[in-house]
Amino acid sequence: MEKTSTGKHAQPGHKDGDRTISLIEDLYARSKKNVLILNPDYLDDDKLPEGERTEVLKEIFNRRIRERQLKRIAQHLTSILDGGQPPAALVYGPTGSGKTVSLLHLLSSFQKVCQARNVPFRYFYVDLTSPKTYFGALNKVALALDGSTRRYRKGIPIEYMQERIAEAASQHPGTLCLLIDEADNIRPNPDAFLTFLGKTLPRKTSCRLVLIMLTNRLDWEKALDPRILSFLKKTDFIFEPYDALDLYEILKLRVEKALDTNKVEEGALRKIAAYASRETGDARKAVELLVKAAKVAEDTTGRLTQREVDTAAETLEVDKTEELIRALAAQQRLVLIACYVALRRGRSKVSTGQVYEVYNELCRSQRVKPLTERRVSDMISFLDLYGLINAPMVSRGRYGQTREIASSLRSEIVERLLQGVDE
DNA sequence: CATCCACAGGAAAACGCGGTTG
DNA sequence: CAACCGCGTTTTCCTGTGGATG
Repeated sequence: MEKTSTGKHAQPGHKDGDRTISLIEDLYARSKKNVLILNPDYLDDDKLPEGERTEVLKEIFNRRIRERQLKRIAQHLTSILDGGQPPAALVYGPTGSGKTVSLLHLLSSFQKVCQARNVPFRYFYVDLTSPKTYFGALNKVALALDGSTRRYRKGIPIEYMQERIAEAASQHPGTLCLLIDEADNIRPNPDAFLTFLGKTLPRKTSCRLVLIMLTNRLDWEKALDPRILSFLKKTDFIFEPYDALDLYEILKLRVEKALDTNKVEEGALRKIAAYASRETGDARKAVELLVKAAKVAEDTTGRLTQREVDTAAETLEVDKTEELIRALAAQQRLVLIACYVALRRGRSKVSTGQVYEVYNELCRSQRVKPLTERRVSDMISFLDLYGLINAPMVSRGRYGQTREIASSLRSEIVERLLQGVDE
């Protein structure tokens, strides 16, 4: 076997088959030229090794993002250094506002400070994003505390679990901090879990316990038993969503780490930040958009400009609506299809009655029991609400009042929606 | 001005379905 | 196992609506 993939360009017209070889070389060279993502790991938090991750975090916080919140929480914790015990903390903030990240960063820094001053302090992270039951939550806590990976089997009495947790907690001298992510995620009886953490556990264990709970629901504490609130004696912290400036900084850092910086225009970043802050202020969403835009750029010009951002935002939009459509109930989708079939046949506007006729036909051809016009009319207003159609009410005087249903989707989506539907 | 179209949308009854009880 | 219940969905029935039309 001869090695053909040298770094140099193959000279054309060398041997038979060189055409193909040079074609491949050519394509390869071109894709090399457009390469923009140098280090994809930095665009995906899960893929980053632990050490790198904390490095990145440090840099983020060095840029004075979330400084106010960090300061407040740090202040809240300082009494630990004097051997005090701060009350439980409740941290509110929407998804992607950096609650978890900030707290992890802060606690690890705090731990270092404690180490330097010989104050015994440890923290544990309990992630309740997935599990839901009281038992599952206890399990997570137990796992975090005793460090092993084994799951406690089901069927073990809950008292035993509590016993184990208390035991493990007692192993740690000094202050023990539990960081509970998505603390509102316990389904049947969140009260029991919190009662245990806030009331039972501190009594059973020798160490001082500090609870920090994260949630994205502002009304969470209203759903709680007031008695729990009283013995938690909690302090509130609020993380408001990132604004465009914060997002811009975060994005810039990512770009420096992951992309070829001189192929990225500043305006593009500003645009992404603006998009994301207008939508939700979710940093993850912003990075997601950045990744998408970078990929678009790689496939086309190799530069990341505002245009690439726009197309990326567009495709993201399309993905979102298609996902929405896929998630619709069967009947709702039928009505939606009926709307667009009717629109295709008739003019740019159709009435409820027309849609209902088409819908009936569709039902007959698909052997589905049709619903009443009343119901369909409700669904039309539902679809309107979700922006899948445009259906304002108009009065046509003598000819009654109806909804004037018009399209509000891109033709490509409609095309895909109507695939497999005849006429 | 009254009329009347072609629906909207409220209210209540009926249905369907999983879960519980005697 | 039937009877019953709770709850969301669907049907039935109904009243209301705004302006072109006669």
